[in-house]
Amino acid sequence: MARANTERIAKLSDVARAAGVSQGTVSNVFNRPELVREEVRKRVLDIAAGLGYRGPDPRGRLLRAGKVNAIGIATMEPVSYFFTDPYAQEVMAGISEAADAAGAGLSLVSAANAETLAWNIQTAVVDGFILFCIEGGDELVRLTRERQLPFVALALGGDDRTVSAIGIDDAAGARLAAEHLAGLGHRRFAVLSMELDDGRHHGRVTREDIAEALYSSTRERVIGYFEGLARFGIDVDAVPIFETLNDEATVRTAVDALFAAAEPPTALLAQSDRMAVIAMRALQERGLRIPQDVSIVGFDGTPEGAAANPPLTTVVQPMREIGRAAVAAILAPPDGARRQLLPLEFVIRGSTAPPPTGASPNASATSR
Amino acid sequence: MARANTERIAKLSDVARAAGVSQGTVSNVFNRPELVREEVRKRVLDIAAGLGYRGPDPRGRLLRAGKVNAIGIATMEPVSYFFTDPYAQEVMAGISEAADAAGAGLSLVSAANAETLAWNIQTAVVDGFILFCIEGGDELVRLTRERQLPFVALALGGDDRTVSAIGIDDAAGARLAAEHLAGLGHRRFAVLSMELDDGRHHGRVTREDIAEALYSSTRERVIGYFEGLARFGIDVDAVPIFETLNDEATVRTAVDALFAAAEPPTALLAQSDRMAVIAMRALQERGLRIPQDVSIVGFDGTPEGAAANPPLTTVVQPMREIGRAAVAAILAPPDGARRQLLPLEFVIRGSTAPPPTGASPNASATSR
DNA sequence: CCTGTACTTTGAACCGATTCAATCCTACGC
DNA sequence: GCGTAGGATTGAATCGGTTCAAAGTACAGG
Repeated sequence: MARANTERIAKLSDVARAAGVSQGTVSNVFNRPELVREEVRKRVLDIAAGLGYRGPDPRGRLLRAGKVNAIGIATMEPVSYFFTDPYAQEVMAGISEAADAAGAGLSLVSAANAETLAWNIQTAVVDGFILFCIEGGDELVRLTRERQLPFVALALGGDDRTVSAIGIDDAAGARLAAEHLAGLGHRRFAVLSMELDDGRHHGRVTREDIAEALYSSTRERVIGYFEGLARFGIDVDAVPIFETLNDEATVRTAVDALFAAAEPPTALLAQSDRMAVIAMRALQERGLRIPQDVSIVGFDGTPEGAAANPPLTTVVQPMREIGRAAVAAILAPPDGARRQLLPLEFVIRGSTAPPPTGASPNASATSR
Repeated sequence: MARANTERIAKLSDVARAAGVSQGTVSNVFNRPELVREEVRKRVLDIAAGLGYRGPDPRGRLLRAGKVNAIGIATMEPVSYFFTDPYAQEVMAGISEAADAAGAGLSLVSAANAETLAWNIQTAVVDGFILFCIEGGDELVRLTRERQLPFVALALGGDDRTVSAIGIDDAAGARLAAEHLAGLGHRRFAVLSMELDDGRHHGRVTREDIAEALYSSTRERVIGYFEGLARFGIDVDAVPIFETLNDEATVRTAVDALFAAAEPPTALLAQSDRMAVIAMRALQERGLRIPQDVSIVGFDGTPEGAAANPPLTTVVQPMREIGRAAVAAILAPPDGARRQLLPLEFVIRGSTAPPPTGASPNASATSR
């Protein structure tokens, strides 16, 4: 009656002793029952039940067995990033489908600060890692490398041939977006960029800042935009670039600054759909019509963008595919490091149109 | 040179031997360096590096330490459910915030079939479980109980006082929705319900089907709707109920059936925001205006609903709160089982208005 | 020169299972 | 009655660490 909380949960050896058989037999009863004689099996099971033993503790098994059957997903963003960012959601959906099919579990690894993250990566019980290198990719790779488990990086920039990575050709996608807009006749552009690095910059940034940007997706996309624009003879040095944090506040600030100017842009190049959607709302609140007054193209191809009003023209990444490929890379790691570039697609929807006529009084009137 | 793949990774005892110290000391070097003399620590670290040893393997540590520092999140839906369903996303965001703050990791546990799920729950390396009992809640609870770890159920119906659960008062919320609509003057209603049980039903269902529904949220919400409507003297037996799978196809089918009738409803009671949003789109495609022609109220309070056009009037659940409370329940399990009912809120936005005038030629004209 | 104090290290016992070679039975063929 | 094939059990080693009481060490104080 005196429920002493000293009563530990029974373990395999307790059952063995109580049943008068060896540990090995009890282990077999639970894992390979066909090896144990019917009668013994039943007795062991009964005794186990009586002792409140529900089967082998996974911790013990793990130690012996090696394979954990779980994939760690790591990032330097807070964990909630996986559930709130549309890009992450889609990639995760792809990852979970593949993991499900392979019968593997998923472990989310993240942390408020770098120190905790290091610890979490070090101690995660997984067979491999998928890294979301949205931010601080190199650091993340360094940390994970220590762990000596297979891993693959998503959206990792740079050209480190020693790490496996899956991604897209950011510059090529961006070029498509810029050419589409310039082809429509736009001449006054602005770029809404993602973060350049760990929050050193803010608001308007220069082309040099971009060239030195730590985060390569950001850098590559701007480079792509400018390549595309340059082909149409547009003076890219005059194109303002605003760094945002991909959130409501900073995007609005950027839009406000941009449209307070004497000659606001007629076309916006947004580095993510999320940004584009926020910008569209901000613009509409200012009484501007999209696409009649301002055109905007996003990047990513999230459902959010497709459902926006108007539906967003955007560069769509094969997000689900990326997720699936990542899982495959962990479950059957290739021999050496391998970089995969998945194809992307440019989807024209309702957020882009030719610029308003007579909207460029002093446009440099480059032919066409 | 001959890279024999026999070369196992060095372990703690190898390092100890090579460094000529005890295992305990090496362990301390990595876990409580302040206890080890500078000089020794350095030497051990050097040797470890030489051997390619990166620190203690979590599997070994686990066994000894007990605490895993991870929470399992389980459901009978496919894993991708966590990343694609707006309700789950919000709750998960709450869970991750709380887990992050507590430095705990998250492990997603799910599976295609029940058997695999059982195994996954049995072998997940976690300190406790949070159960999403969207579907098959009782089965999930049964499976988890075996594991003898703290767990808390979300959205669990029934009144099993032996399991900890966190939820809302479904019936009360539904009543609010019904009363709002009836108060506005609507007299012709229809209910879009979630699944009653494991896909036995489909399309239109009867009130008796509901009374026997396995999934209690579904049942409770209908009961709440009817209570609310009854207070306004509305004949609830004449209100059609359509079961949907909370997806595009089944919701559209239901809407089609409903609005093909001679006297289509002027007000829709949807059991989830997702459904409501899909229904709104379907209705708008039919040329019906919301809320002028048809009013609709959702359930949940997801961002999706708030961002819809028009913004959805809905019963909002404190989803983030639910997530946080669940984590708290696992990290500091209460002594006995405990049921928590969190408060909900009714938010009136743009999807509801009085019914179109003259729209109810043969309405039963109940006063008011 | 002896003691007491404060650090460092060591040893050995666990943690909870899995594994597999070796042993033990049984029944069967001859 | 005997050798033996084969299935059922057992024992003991292992997996990779953590922990903590006890043993060492060094040094200041008496």
